[in-house]
Amino acid sequence: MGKVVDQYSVLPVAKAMQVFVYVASQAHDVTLTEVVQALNMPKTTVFRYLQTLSAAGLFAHDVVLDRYGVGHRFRELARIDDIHHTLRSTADGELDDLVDSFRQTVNLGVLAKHEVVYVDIREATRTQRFQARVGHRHPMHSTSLGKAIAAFLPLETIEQLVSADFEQRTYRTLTDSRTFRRHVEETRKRGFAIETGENEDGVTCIGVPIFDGKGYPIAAVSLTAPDNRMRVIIEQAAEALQGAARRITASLPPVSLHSSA
Amino acid sequence: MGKVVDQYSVLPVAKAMQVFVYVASQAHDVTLTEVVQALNMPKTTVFRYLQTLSAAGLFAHDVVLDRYGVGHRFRELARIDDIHHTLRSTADGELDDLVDSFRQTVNLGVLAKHEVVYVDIREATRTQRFQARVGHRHPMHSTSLGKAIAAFLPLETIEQLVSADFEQRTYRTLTDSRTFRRHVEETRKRGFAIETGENEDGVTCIGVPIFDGKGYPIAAVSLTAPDNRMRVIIEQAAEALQGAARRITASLPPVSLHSSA
DNA sequence: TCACCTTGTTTCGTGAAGCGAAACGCAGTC
DNA sequence: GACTGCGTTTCGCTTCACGAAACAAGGTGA
Repeated sequence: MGKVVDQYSVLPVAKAMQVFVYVASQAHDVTLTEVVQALNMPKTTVFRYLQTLSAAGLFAHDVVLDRYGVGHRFRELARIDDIHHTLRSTADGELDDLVDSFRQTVNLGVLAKHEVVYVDIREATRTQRFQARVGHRHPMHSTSLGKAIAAFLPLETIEQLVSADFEQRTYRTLTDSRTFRRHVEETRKRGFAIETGENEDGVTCIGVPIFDGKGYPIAAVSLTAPDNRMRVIIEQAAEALQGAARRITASLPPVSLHSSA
Repeated sequence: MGKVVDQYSVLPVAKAMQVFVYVASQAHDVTLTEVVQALNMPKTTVFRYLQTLSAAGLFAHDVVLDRYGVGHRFRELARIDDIHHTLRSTADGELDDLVDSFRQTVNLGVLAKHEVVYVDIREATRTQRFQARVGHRHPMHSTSLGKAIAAFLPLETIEQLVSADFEQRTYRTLTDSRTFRRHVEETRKRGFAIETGENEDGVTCIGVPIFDGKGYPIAAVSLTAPDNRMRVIIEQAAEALQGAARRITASLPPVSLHSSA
């Protein structure tokens, strides 16, 4: 038994996690006393933890049988993490290959509430000081990642996007919703998104979407290069990105977080 | 926003769960300040929660990048729950059908550390007052559930079973390891286990194993009936149980918790 | 039917320990 | 080389988590 607390552990949380682990490990819904006996904790304490975890939605309290089990919130998190974890794992090798092939910066981003969040960034050279950091959010309309995803979103979601304000990041950033709609249309036909200096001057990105188990675009991979460099590699790069995106898509679990109506 | 605390909630736990949910929802590993800003909590507080959750193995702390993400313990629990949840969901309908067909008590049990834990129990009639309750543990050697599972366990695991003491529950309970081994052998050939008054006098059970995604016997369904009643239905009952077990097995996710060597 | 036992809920006073402001130190960055 | 941002540590206050014990309720058995 390793110690479950360290210098900074807050005890109520650490002990509640013991309860958490115990309950989630059981095949059946458990009673208060069962947990008390299994973990050798005071009844009142366990009672409060169970209540707290149930209130948080991580547990479900069957009031009829007075039994506690894993709740919807936990299952939801488990699904999300399964998708994200698989996404990152598979993408990891693919991104490596892309960097090896093209010696340019390669990104992985996910769709999060009408924005793109950078999840993985591989900078080919130290001198490339542009680019975001992991966890940063960029608008959909000014990145190839965002445009690649947007192109395959349901129409009504796209309409929500264009109704929002378009932040002007460079002088080339799309600020007109008509132009954005046209770009989206072209992207869908072309199969990959192009963004030329709209997010950062002198830099061109191409992006390809990744779909979840239900065909919903949840992420994208992109390759960023100086304008002049991009011109000569764009064909092969797009091809390579599409291959990577296809393989990543194929690896994802057959579930979705979006009600695919 | 529903309230996340109720009368009995312990605040540190409730707030730590907010951190938990936030971090697990992100596609990328997060930094301390990111959580602080997202949840609007004091830095020190979040820091301690992250440490606590990491110490519990639910989170993983990347000390190089100083980022926190979901940990192995969480993924393990998610897998376990996925299996158990699917097991119970699918079994639910199957157990209903079995009770409808035979008007006898039907059980679902899982293997847990060399014992059988009852997960679901359907008593056909109120007068049947024998039987265990959900969460109770019975020995492998005296129940049809246990024998059904044991019959398909790896040989070395079976040897561990027979080396333990065999509790004598009735005068017919197997106490001899040689007899147990023979029963196991017969069960494997027959395809279902029979237990006649070994766990409770006058009662006969038959059981059929359920396998996880890797072919490891993790659970079993059984039907319990008075000796004389069982004699006339055993053939059809075994057939029906095997059908149910097959369908439940097929529904389980393609993963296992047992290192399938 | 009544008494008993088990299990979950509520109360309550104590003091342990969770809290968070602020200071510190360490990297990266311009 | 100063600066900024971020994670860690300290520290004293006071909150609020704790758990014993009493209470309530449901089920069980005589």
